[in-house]
Amino acid sequence: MSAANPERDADYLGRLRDYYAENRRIPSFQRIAELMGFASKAAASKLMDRLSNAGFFERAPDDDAWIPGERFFERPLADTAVRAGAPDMIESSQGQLFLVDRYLVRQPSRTVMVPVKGDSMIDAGIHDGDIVVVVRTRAANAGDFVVAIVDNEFTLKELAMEKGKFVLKPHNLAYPIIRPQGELEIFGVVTGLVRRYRD
Amino acid sequence: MSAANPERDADYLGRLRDYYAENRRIPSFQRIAELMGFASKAAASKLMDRLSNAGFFERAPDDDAWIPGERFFERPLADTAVRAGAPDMIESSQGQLFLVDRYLVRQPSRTVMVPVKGDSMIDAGIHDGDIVVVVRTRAANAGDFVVAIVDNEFTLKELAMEKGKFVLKPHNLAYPIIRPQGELEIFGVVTGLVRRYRD
DNA sequence: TACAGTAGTGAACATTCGTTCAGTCGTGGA
DNA sequence: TCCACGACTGAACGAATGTTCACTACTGTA
Repeated sequence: MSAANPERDADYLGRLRDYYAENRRIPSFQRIAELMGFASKAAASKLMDRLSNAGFFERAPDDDAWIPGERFFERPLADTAVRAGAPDMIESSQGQLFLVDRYLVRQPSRTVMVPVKGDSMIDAGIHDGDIVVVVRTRAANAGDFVVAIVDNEFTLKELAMEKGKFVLKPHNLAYPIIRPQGELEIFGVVTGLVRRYRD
Repeated sequence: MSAANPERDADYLGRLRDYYAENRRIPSFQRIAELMGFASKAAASKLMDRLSNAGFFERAPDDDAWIPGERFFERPLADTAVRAGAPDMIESSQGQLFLVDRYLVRQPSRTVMVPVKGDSMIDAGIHDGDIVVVVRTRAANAGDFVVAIVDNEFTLKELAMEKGKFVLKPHNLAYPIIRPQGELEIFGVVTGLVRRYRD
């Protein structure tokens, strides 16, 4: 072959990502060789050296096994200005890269994913089956979407102010505004949303 | 030891989770034995049999390596003074980079994130500023949400069938149905959606 | 045209891996 | 008290693992 060839490695990286998505582990050198069509494990070893130098893989702190690096989970982010043309890129030549988890989760230790049930927020584009990203806090402001605890149940509503008191406002005309007597317990504030469409 | 001892296995599972959180991989039998204080690998093997029967681990589809099972990421959430009626929530444990990503992305090498502009799909709960997960493919079915290329621009619409021809249907009454003359170029199919609220 | 740098080859090596199996130990039920 | 069962031991085995090294093939540059 030849001098450094980013395209080829980008293709290899793609296959490793696909393998990882399916098997949730990084294959052995032997299997990498099979995947890529190498005839020797040494080639796989060198490939991993290159990819780890680029930040896609790391060594496990415990033993010397491979684990995914941060960039391993980056996805290409289409620039709307960009025309068709496959975004196969290893170095983000122009297309940006996007980390889903980093985008959604700022404080992992205080973040909880909560599945949405019901359609009381459907007019706000929050559907049954969606998963909302919730940061656990009691400090919420009017206008926030919050997960509150009402009658021992979790409820997702907009926190609103009515006559100086907090109320829970659904985004669906078929549902009534909840005016809690006594104290309103806030579980957390919605900071994101994830939806998966059927495959 | 004695007959089945759930407590002991719960403790073992805890250590395996800790190891996984740190190393992002399931240790070998040898290392499991060290972790748990076993003197033989066979004990580790049997432990994994028990835990996999309980749904905490699975075998990788490819080879016979262990991967985390469904219940592996499940959290007791007993520590947060939870009450009855708690929704089943997924707590993103420390630096769990790949939870959301794994949920949304099945074929990394063919997956692109595309920012949404405009409100032509607002009645389907897709807002301006959302980011959709798109799998690049030309094979789309009627009913899919697709990113198509119309007049050199990306457009997100529902692919629909009208009189035997494909059309692009917005989900907003203010927008017209797009009936492409000639060929309709599909960029990809929407398989997921990500939204972030103010921060 | 010659050279340097890079990707991949092919074989060797010690190490670690998972599996198997006979056997030990302790507890709960009969 | 006895016994069955499940957790764990300890050693053996072949298969798979990562590493090393000399080597070939190719490309871009001087």
